[in-house]
Amino acid sequence: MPYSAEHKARTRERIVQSARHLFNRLGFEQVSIDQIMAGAGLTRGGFYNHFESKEQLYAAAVASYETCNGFLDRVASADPPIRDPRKLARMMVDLYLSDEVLENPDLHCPLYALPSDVSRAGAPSRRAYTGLIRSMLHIFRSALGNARDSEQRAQTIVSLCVGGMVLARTTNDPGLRKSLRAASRLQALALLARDRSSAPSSCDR
Amino acid sequence: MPYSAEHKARTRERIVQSARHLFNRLGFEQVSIDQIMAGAGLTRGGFYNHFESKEQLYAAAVASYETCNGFLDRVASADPPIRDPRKLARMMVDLYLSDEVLENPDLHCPLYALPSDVSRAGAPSRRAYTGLIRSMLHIFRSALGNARDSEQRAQTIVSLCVGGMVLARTTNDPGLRKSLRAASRLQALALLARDRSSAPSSCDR
DNA sequence: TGTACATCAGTGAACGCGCGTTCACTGATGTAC
DNA sequence: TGTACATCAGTGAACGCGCGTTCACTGATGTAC
Repeated sequence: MPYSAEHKARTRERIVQSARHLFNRLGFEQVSIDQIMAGAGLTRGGFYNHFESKEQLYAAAVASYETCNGFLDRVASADPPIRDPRKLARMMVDLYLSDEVLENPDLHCPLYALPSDVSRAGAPSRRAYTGLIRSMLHIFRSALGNARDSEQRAQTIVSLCVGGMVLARTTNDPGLRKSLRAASRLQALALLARDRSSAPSSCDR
Repeated sequence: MPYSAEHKARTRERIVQSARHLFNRLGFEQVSIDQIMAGAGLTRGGFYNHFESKEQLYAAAVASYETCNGFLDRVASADPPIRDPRKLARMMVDLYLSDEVLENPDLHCPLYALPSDVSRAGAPSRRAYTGLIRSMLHIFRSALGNARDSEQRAQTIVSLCVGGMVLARTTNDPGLRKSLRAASRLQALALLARDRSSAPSSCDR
């Protein structure tokens, strides 16, 4: 049995990482298998030793964000470690809507980088994307405790984060690129800060 | 001068409409010029009598939503006509996040239908997309009067509308498809309903 | 009014390129003896 | 320990298809006389 199983697994992982970066930046159609393999230091032909099709790799690339150096790892690995879930959620919002993340979609979250691609893709890709939504919801729900409406607030925050980034990334007006994210950020932080037990309707009339 | 200028203009308009429907549903790459021309009742070859390239048509298709039977026309053409800009804005939110719009992206707004496509497209397409953002902002700003923070609130509402739809369209979980939009809708309506003169921070602490 | 003509919107075949996928191969590695 | 071997990860040429674009053409229409 030449080449260890780990060798193959590591190669596969390199391909997935290369794919995620390229897909996030350029989209499914615009990236060729050649480019992906080159990004992993390999050549075209070997691809089908690891994946059945480009579409299958796409789903794997979207899913890979859960376990790679995403926000969670990054925020969670702060020193000293952050234990308070509300503080963690606030940092998450700040980071998600930051300039750095906007400018480097390849390194970051597929949720804002390729929604319209995925919406036309097959079931596995959409399932992977849904998994990412759930992870993000989970972070905010934890921060909101078990208030009656914490699920609803978490969903609102996710919509704000993704909506703000998607719009900022698409427009070419520098002012809007900034202010759309700033507005989303303020509202998201407000939703996190509001007293845990109060329903939003109590304030919103 | 055979064929009137209006004849050519009408044909061009048919091509743009066909393109917008197909692009919204399937994305830039997935739609061929053949399909677009067939959708307009024409054949491939004539395309270049009207447009210089597929990319140029794309920008025209995105821009066309401003002047076609979009939300504005639809809401504004209610009988009796709606004069109150706040009521109009509320209807806009309801309509934007509705099931009907989610299920028929070809008929509706490019903002939620093809953000990641446009974010990788050329300047004309991004300019057209930015124009749509501005129209939508305008509707909400009008509803919010000249409160100090009405621009910021309008931007938050647009993020919520687009974010909620983008996520709903991409996930394949029926529960999330409903609840993400419901949550966005509630928050957007809350932002519209809040007293015009009160800053959000007064409530959000 | 009727007819010949010029224009150009629209047709459909053809070109050329890129890319996903296949395939015969090569050569690095672990194993059996 | 050393050597022959089997395996299979990785290579790169080739295939085939689809699509954006071009081009020579056709024929419907408005105009000049």
